[in-house]
Amino acid sequence: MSVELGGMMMNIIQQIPKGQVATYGQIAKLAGFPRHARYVGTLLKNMDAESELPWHRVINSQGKISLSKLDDHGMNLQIAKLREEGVVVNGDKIDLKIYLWRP
DNA sequence: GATCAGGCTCTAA
DNA sequence: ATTAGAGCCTGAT
Repeated sequence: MSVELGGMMMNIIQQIPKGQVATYGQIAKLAGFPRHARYVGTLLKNMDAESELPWHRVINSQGKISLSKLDDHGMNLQIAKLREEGVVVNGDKIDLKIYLWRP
């Protein structure tokens, strides 16, 4: 199950368009598992650098970067990558009204 | 197995 | 706008 789940999420995350973002819950939902939001983070933490996934386009439902409390370095990297794609980041916040991915 | 902690989310105060 | 509590699920001890 978890392998399949990871595969689904990976697939979804890869579909996030450049310059847009998606929330953990949204990804879990799109993958077909509505309550696995937390697993997304856990999984990404595990995968991290060795993957080509646009993990930086994944944020929490409040439009903020949850990494901020956990990994400053990673947070800065994420913000940098997002800005590279034209996403405006205020501190650790992103305007979901504008940048949220709507499939 | 039982327990704990975690890149979450929702609702209510 | 912020904070607190409860729900849900998984991976690691």
